[in-house]
Amino acid sequence: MSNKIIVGMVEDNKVIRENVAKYIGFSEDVEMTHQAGSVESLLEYIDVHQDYKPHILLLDIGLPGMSGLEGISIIKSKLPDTDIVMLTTFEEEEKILNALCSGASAYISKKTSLKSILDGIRIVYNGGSYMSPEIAREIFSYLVRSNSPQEVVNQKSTVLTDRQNEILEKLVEGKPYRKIAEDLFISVETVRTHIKKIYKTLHVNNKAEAISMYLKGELK
Amino acid sequence: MSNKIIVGMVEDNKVIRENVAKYIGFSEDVEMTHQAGSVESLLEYIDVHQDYKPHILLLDIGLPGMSGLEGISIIKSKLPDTDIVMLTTFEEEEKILNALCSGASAYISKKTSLKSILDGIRIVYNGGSYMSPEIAREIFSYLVRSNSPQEVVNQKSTVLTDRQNEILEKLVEGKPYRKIAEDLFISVETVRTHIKKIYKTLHVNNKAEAISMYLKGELK
DNA sequence: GTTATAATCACCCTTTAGGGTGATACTTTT
DNA sequence: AAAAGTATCACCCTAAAGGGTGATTATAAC
Repeated sequence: MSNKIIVGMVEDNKVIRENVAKYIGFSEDVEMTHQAGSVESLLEYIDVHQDYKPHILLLDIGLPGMSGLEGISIIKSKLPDTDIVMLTTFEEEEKILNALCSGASAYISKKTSLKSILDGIRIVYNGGSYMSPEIAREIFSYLVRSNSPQEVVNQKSTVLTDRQNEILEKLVEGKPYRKIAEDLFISVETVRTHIKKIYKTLHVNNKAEAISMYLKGELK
Repeated sequence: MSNKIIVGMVEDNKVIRENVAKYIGFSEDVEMTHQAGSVESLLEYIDVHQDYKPHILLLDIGLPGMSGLEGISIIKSKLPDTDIVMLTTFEEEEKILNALCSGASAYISKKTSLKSILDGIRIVYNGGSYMSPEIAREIFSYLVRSNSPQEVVNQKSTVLTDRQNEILEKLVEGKPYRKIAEDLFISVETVRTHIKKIYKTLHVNNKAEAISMYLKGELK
């Protein structure tokens, strides 16, 4: 019954570290067993203590030396069963998305209350994921930008001209040059000319790569 | 000073509707001015009351007649300044993503407490977005799947075979059949055979469409 | 033990795509 | 007025892609 949730923490800021540790100490179901000031020192600790397998690892994103972000995959390889919860004051979406893609299970802003950190830990331990509302906002804006098929996208490309984008969109739809030409009331040759320029601008050599760039949202 | 947050609600379940309305009634900064049981009746109400412009509209996803999801874009066109907060008991990710892409600002599970609904309203009103943790979990799993370039993707497609996926991935990378054949140590003819089957399975006729399906995450 | 599916390969053919070069007309910028 | 950029079109050529049919082998399912 009384199996506590074992939590580790990597955070260079001593004040935050001690506050979080102290707060967690008040709870009955969560226990902080080890704290490190850097990814490097955590890895060292893992090597020495082969039996160290925390359920959850709180990981700061902005660490001296190896950043928490860079550390995720390495830590994950050493502690495959440990869920990583990122802690951060920087809520830039690039970093968040990287963390998500690297396998972090949660993302909690240090700006939120200590209680929400504890809540996040419990949720992750029970198989869930947690996002503080501030983070949710970032994810939202990302999703709306990259995942909207039609109208929502009103931000035109800065690299391609309007006409080029128009043609690229039809390329993505799988239309052959002939059909694109018909749609736009221009000659197939002109379509070809546009596409050649698109490829040069995007530094690609074929449809597939152009489509990938387009759909991966690498064009803004 | 005392400008209340005006909230509307579309929800067919009378019990939920009344409970939420009652709870919101207790708060000082939020006011529920109108409730509808369907998107249709809301649209009717909007037509009659041209000055009806709630700050926030709580919208159920599972409505009789037009679903909340289908209603988002229509409502958005009538009430462009209103932020839509989806309410739902079904937390399927497809629906969530559709809502996000259609312009909903928040997504709150009805399973969560009434207080969290109120919290969500306040957050959205202040320009943020809100996601309840249950929803966050779904978004996470989606992001990890669709946005991870390498290893993280371990869940294989159910529609395509492993080999077919392997080939499709190389197609997405823009490799010609010849190169794919070399990579996999098989003949170009075999590559062609695989691709023909992929197209049949996906009901597409060319690379572009297949790549689009792949990158849009329509394959699971 | 037959049926079904997946993976492999081959040959037929047509359509589509891509790379190079060059030209005209219009607009914007300098 | 000259330069730069965009959109339009043409002709050269080769490479790549796509559709159809048919076949072999191994493995999995019934």
